Amino acid sequence: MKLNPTTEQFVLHWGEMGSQWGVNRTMSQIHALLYIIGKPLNAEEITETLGVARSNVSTSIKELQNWGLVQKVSILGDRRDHFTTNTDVWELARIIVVERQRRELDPTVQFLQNLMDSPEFAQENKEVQKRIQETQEFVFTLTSWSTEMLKLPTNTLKKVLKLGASIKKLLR
Amino acid sequence: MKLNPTTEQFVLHWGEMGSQWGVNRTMSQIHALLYIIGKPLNAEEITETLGVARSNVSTSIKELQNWGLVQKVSILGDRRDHFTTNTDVWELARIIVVERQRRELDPTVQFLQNLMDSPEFAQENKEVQKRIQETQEFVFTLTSWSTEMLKLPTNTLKKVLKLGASIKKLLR
DNA sequence: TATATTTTTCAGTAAAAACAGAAATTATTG
DNA sequence: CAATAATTTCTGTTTTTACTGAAAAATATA
Repeated sequence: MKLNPTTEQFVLHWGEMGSQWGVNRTMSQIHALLYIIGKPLNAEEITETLGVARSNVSTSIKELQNWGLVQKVSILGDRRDHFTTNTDVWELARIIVVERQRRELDPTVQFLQNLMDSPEFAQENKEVQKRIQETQEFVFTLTSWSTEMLKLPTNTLKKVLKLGASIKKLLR
Repeated sequence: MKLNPTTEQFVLHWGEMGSQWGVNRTMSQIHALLYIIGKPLNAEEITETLGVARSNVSTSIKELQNWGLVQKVSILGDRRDHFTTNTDVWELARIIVVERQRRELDPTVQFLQNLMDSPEFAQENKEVQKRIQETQEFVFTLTSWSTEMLKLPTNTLKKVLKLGASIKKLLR
């Protein structure tokens, strides 16, 4: 499957974006491909389109499935696995946020809490204690907030974001 | 300079966090160190404390300065450069958000706009066109929103975040 | 149940990123 | 303006991560 210039550009750009955010290129590219094509592809098609090894595709897809970003689907009369992703960019964003939170932010909140609970903590400089506590509060506030926000339906979420700073007027 | 267990743990954890988000470990560690110590350190002190090469510190600090996260300060009677970072975690978060936006998100919005403006775009499948446009709108909405939000003073920002999903009630 | 097809695993390799150490440069002091 | 101290640059090395290709495993077909 040969990509048009536009889709190819899109996939390549998304791959680079991924790298900047700690996601490996092949994974990002596969996801971008499934997203932009918008229909299920089998591993062989992905392999050929992206020009990477079949095994690389297998591993990356598995990882994308762990992230909840890609699903296996069956096609009648074809025994090969096919894969899709949600084509709604807002839904994808939700998944990514939830997942990064679960994997990285929640454990960090816990880690900082443990630091504060440990006996050595009391021996630290007061200023240091304060900063650790503020950091914990910060990450906690952030995750609580995003958890709450993600409960909103997409349309409401869009409205809230469009409000931007004028949200301030609504306070008190 | 030998770190207490608590500070050491903090610095190490922050270093790993960085890696997960595409920031190299030494850079994150140096920043965490300056943040948690809360007073200016010279390059030599950082080198010894973290157990990395002097040259590595030099390069990483330069990069942290490019990010606007670390500043050079002078100490009376000491010719060596000293470095500090803001000790307010909210201010740090602002800087990081602004900078990632400037470096990564703004260029992506522009990139997607260019895709849409190019002559090849019209030849694409309508669904593909739609997804590219929606992606562009999504990233644009996100950056516009964060730009707006970052104009708010920290206290207001905290209040807004604490509202969480109950913000919905304020709509209309 | 043997055969073919598809997928996964895994050991080895390649590429990329991070880092160290030496040399060069710049700045400061007596 | 030498001598010293501090910093930066840069090349080569190490470490890490990404990736390939072959073999094994799993799954489906006849």
